[in-house]
Amino acid sequence: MQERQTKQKQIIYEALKTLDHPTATEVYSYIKEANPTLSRATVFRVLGGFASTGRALELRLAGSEVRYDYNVAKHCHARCVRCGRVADVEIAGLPMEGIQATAYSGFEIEGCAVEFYGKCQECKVAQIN
Amino acid sequence: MQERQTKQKQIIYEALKTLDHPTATEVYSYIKEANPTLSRATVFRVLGGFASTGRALELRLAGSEVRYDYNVAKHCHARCVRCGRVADVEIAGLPMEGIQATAYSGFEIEGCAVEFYGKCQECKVAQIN
DNA sequence: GTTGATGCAAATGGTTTGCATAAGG
DNA sequence: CCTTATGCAAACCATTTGCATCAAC
Repeated sequence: MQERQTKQKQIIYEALKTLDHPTATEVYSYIKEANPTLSRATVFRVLGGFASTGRALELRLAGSEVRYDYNVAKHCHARCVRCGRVADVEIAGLPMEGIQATAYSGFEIEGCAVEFYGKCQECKVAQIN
Repeated sequence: MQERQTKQKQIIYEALKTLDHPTATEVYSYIKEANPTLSRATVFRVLGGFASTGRALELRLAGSEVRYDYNVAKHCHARCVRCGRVADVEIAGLPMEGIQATAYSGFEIEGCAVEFYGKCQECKVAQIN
């Protein structure tokens, strides 16, 4: 049950770093031009594997598809309600631990995810309403 | 384009209040026993409608399915990493506005969602690891 | 009566899986 | 060699959609 290094994993990880919070399908599209035989199923399997081994983050924000983030450090995301793109968010002094400590729900809280939503710069400009 | 009151909407809203952060499929299963002709498509359409008119909240936390919450007041959720159930979370003094104000991303932030994750009481007891 | 809502079934689309083959260690 | 990973295609399953019919108002 040991993990093996494969060419495909390297290619997929490179794509993950190059693209901006991509979906599995976006990774696949990006890759398949230069690697026509690399299969869609492999992209899903490898990205899922990255997520479960902690090599990538799996983002399930609003919107239908799962996105992946090679940056596994604790940080927040903003999602554009118009175009769906996801961006990292700089937070000055978000009291993450304080928040967690005060949460009560009968749950043994392990962590939390914060998602902002709004319009990204392009969509702000592109649309009046 | 005016909204009409229908028997189905009432039934679905009752189910939404009765069930705990249910998925559309859970609502459908719950309902179809007493209302065999109410269709699955209607459940999806009506719940989506509730969400877009602000009568319900659409929760897209980790996990594959969309969940709905009749409680539209601003609050947070905790998701059990083992069984997937979702619970409301009491937060003492979460500085939502402060957090939003300090977020920088080029986005025009409209709001934020906080999702906690961990093990629910039952799963804490049921499992050692 | 008008027209938005529903039921049904078929289509969608992201994601997963079974299985034979390929290739890492 | 032994096993895990891949490729391919088919399967899955939540969700959506087209269309004829039904029922609010």
